Amino acid sequence: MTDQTRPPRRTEIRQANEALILQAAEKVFAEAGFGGATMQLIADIAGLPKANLHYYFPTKEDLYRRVVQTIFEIWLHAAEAMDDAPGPVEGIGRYIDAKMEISRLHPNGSKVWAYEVMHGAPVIQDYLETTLRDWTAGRVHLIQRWIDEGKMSRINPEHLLYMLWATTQHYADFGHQIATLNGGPLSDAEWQAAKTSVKTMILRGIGALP
Amino acid sequence: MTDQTRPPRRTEIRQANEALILQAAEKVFAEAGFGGATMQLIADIAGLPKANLHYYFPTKEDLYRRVVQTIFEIWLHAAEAMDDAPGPVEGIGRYIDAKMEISRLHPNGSKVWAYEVMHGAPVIQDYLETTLRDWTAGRVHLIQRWIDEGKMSRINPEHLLYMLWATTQHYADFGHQIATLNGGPLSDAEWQAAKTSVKTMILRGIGALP
DNA sequence: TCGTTTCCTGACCGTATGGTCAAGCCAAAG
DNA sequence: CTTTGGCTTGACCATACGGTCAGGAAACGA
Repeated sequence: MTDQTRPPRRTEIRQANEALILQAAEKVFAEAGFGGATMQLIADIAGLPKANLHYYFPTKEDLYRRVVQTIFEIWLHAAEAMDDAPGPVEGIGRYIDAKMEISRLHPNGSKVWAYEVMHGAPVIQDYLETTLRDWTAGRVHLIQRWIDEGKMSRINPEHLLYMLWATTQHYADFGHQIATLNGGPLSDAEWQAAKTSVKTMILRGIGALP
Repeated sequence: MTDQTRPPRRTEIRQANEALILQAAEKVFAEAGFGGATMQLIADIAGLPKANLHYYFPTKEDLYRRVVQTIFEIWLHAAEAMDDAPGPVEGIGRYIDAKMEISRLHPNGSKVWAYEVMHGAPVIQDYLETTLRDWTAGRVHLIQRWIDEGKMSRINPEHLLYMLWATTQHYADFGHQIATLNGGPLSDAEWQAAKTSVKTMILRGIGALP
């Protein structure tokens, strides 16, 4: 609809191949971790020769960094769901919905992030100290305001955030364990039930629901 | 008190060295994952030659399996805190205390477990399908009984368990992220506050507290 | 003391991995 | 058509890794 006769053909090839590689890399890094992942396997899944990966991403670490950044940006974007909400029921409710949806749609990205943080955040430590810290401070402030306005109980905002992250991401990171106990992957209806359960327990837990 | 200057006995040597190796292995596996961990590094940290590791643990996978089993047993043991409790406030409250304490004392073990499950539980799948499944069924039953007795709200017991696991283990697995946001590792007082926050939010969330 | 079993370890090996490179390919600009 | 410059790739390399092994040291039982 935008470009009729295409902008330079070159950039299209580049974009397509980078996307192909990043998709394969996310999967392999999630399933094997950084150390266990091999460029050869990523190349096979992407359907490209290994040497071609190194043309687009000079080193394994460059590729890994891009994968981690991608999921981080997705989360940051989802976090906007919390803003301009009249109170915790809408704000936190929407945030839970958004994070649960990400866990369902991007479980591999979530796992790569978990892997990265668990191992001391060697490549995204600066993000934690700048972007994430600022974002957190802002939401703590927002939650504190809701508390002061009597819209929820006097709980510790930081620990509420940790609980939100932990619970929603658990459905991605520990999806295998859940599937095993559930006798198979969660169905659409079960995902819906999970969302409702989480929202009910948390919103009631912070005194935002009767 | 027992042996004053006696040279170590056979079994003592074995136990001491295995403990040394397991301790180093837990740390290295937690920090690098299975694929990223090297036997050489584990040997260095344990203060033994690499060949010696292979004497006690024939393969890297044998060693890894032992580490995973160890943390699993610690968790199972802690789960007993939930039994023979008169109601959810005591039972779940004690369980949260126990799991939080484990996150504080054995963060590396928790990370190795997370790593294992995240990657599809290649070595402990049978545990998930037997021991863990049985344990879960028993607690679901227990929680259901509390619900039927009117001691808590009609929430979904499975999702409550997931939330308990997610939240408590988050303090170990994502400890680095929490420390970064907190401006340093949690102090004893902060750990205490975390426990209280988690218990308050969850117990109120399931209608076991006013 | 002597023989046996367990423990210890430096040196070694086959393999697999991340990364390189030079030669070729192919769209597009002149 | 010719040239340019980004793209493609098979072959190759140095390294590091898991694992082996033979031979010696130490602990033990008789």
